[in-house]
Amino acid sequence: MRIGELAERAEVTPRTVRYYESIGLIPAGEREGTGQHHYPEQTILRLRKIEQLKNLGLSLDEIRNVIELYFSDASGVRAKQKVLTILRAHLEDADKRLVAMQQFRTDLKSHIKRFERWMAEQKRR
Amino acid sequence: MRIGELAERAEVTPRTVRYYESIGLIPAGEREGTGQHHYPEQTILRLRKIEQLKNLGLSLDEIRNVIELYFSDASGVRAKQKVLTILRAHLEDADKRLVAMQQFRTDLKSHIKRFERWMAEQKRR
DNA sequence: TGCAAACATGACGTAAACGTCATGTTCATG
DNA sequence: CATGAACATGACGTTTACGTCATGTTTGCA
Repeated sequence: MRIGELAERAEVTPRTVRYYESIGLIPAGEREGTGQHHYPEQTILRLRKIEQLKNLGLSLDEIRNVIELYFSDASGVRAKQKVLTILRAHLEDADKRLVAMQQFRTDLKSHIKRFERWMAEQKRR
Repeated sequence: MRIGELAERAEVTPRTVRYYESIGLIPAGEREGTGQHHYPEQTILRLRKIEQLKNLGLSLDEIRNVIELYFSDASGVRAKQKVLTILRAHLEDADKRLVAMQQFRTDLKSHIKRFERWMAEQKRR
């Protein structure tokens, strides 16, 4: 698969693919002598996972620190232990974000209710 | 209150205050002839609310579109109705973010468990 | 009144995440 | 084999959210 198809199927631009490649977010496609890059199917999944993590508010830099966990079969206890540490940290982070989110949601709802009551008041007159 | 105190009490830099003022995120402090700006207490709350919204992933541009809702006593049904519409949209948005967050959390946990089981396996040998 | 600390304003700098040319090569189709 | 579409690479541009300097004015205190 060349860069055009990859980009389209992953819903990003070729520029984005090249950029990610340049910063080591995705493995460089094979250059079979001709100069053109060729990518395996898995790269699509990888690009989509990156998108997902971006939507969670992670920077590309942060993503680079965890993306491997999703695609590498880390062998060796050492590696797995490192992975575990990182995952746990991210879980903690996610939990904090969740709490903030939920607080925001609650605030929003109370604001909405306040307004709705006010509107109802007016109507009754 | 001058800019130094305001910045300190809101835990931002004076630069940030001036920047927000320049893009209309906070009302410009009164310039009583001398050239210096003076801000009311409320501006502190406003800066803190901005921080909160930023932490939820809103851009300053998006924040500008909603910050008034927290501090203006929108009078008139029209205004309140507009406010309501915006608030509801943001609630929907927050809900989506929440779902994505929770999914991410779930994924993380299953990843962690997988690793933990693997580690336990190794130990038993 | 002297003077350091605080303030105002303008300009330039910065990091992230690409977009947008420009130029040259490779692919694939009539 | 001609030629338009796709690709490669490099360089410069862009937006966001400020940081950092430089220069000049104001405050507040000894």
